[in-house]
Amino acid sequence: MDTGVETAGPSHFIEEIIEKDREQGRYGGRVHTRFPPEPNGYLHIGHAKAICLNFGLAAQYGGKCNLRFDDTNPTKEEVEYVDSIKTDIRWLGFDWEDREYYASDYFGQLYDWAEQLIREGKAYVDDLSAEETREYRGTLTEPGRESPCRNRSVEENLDLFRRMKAGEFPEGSRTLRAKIDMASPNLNLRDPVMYRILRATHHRTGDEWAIYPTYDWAHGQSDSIEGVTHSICTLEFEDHRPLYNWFLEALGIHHPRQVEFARLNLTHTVMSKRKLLELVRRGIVRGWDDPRMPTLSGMRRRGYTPEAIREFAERGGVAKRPSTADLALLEYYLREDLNRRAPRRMAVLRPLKVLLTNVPEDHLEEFEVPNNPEDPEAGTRSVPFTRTLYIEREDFAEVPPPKFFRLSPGKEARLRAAYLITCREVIKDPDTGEIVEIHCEVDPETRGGNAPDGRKVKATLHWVSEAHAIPAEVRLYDNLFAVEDPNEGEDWMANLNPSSLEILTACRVEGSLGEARPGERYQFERQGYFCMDPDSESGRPVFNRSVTLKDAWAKIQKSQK
RNA sequence: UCCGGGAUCGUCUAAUGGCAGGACAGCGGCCUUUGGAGCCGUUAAUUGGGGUUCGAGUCCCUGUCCCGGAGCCA
Repeated sequence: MDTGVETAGPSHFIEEIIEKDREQGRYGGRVHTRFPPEPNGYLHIGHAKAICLNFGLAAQYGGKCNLRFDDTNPTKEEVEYVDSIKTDIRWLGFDWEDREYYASDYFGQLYDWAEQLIREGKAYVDDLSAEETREYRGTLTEPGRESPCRNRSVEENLDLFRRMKAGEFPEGSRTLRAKIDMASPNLNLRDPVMYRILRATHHRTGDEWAIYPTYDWAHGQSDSIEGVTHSICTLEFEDHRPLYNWFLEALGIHHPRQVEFARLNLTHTVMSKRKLLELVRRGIVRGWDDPRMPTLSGMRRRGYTPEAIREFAERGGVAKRPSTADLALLEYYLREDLNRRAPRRMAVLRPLKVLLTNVPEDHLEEFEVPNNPEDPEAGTRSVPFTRTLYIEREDFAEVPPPKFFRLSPGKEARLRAAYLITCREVIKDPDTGEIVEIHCEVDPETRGGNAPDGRKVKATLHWVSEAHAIPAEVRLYDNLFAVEDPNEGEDWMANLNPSSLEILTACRVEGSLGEARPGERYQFERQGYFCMDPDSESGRPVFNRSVTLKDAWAKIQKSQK
């Protein structure tokens, strides 16, 4: 079958399956996928992979991808989640056009099909309680037993089912079950529940329904209604595939192919919605969009770009082997992206005052500094230079450790894009002994940062002019969990990293950052990439550290310990 | 224990009977007005045993280990 779509050949097993289907003319060569989130929580980096896969496959084969909310459980679902999910998918860069669907759109059709199965003797109303149902189901190693209700007449089943729908019975008192095989080694086939009675207000259908379809009964039929060809889901649904197929065959309707792949896990974080919800509810993080969260909204606030996330999701490959990607890989893609496009700025996080003794009190000089050495198109900006500056406290050492080549007494270092300076004096607080200020001498021959005699100065320090700098708050983030796999051990909460957030309130940032807007990303030279937070107020910006720069000095210090 | 999956450098992933390759991480070096970036080099793997074959990560047999499954959750 030639639909005019060219590909470079399959790059993973799902593409292989799709291409084989197309060659055989299955589904008329069509590829139609869907992303089916349940609106019961925020999307996270794991979902990003499913989103990229489903939308990506559709685009690649000239097909479509639907957004379908799997909203069959009104007790857990909320519009807040619907809205956040749509925002996040759009932000990631995908478009479902007018195909925004809800499983709840199909409640009527699903109900009619259920009656059809009842009429054909393939479904029955069961009076067993939840607990009895469990007992009758048997165990992993022993077959189940048939419910006493299993052989009711079609008429009785129809009557009971209609009365379930009419709301005549209390919640949990009856279910509709498919009549399959109580002895099946696959527990999903031991007469799975299709409908349960739930007295809850649904976010879309309100109180119209007293019964709600289960996932198994709703999902495949929804796929079928939408003309989906390849229903891609995660590994835990592998055991459900026979049931997915059973319903579709029993109904004799369009039959999509379910394909399972391994979900993506990340080190140093948790991915289950339940655990993320608990972090939010217990106030361990500030909310779903806390920059330490692996949610897309958290990552967005942290400063992650959609491009970096897509790269991470797509270049990781698609397989069935459960895997956990190293957080370092995600960070690599962010740095790779931001290095190319983030404007550079100077920001002093922990200021140390520097007095330039041979610079006049009223001296003001401007330097043109490139916005991005990687990108000449990014232009330059003007940076003011005066007698009193701030440098980073850690760029000065009264007693330099081995291999430290920054500023120390009698040593020379370069102020980025400005002058070479030599430290002449260290001023300390007489009571505490703390260094409060250092006095340095500028070599006036080195304007721009180069010595006419060609002497080499290894260290280049970032700095800001005291009179021009803006006070700022900077939030430094570290891994939410101290260990690679927080799920190890009996208490995952015990693995939390107690210092995952450090708030710096005395920062001084370059004056040009006064024009920054929330959501904008910058590289603070020599430190990392930062994103302006919505908490910012005029005159007092707040920046989140997205990721550090690679830090060779930190590595040296670590190896010296 | 029953059913369904899975196992390749530390991590992720290629190789579809024909040189086990790439990326990240690590290590070493070059370069550098960001100890950044870039460039170069390098360490490192086929779950065990048996078989088929000129040739096996790939096919067969057998063992081991790991993941998922007993919601009226999805």
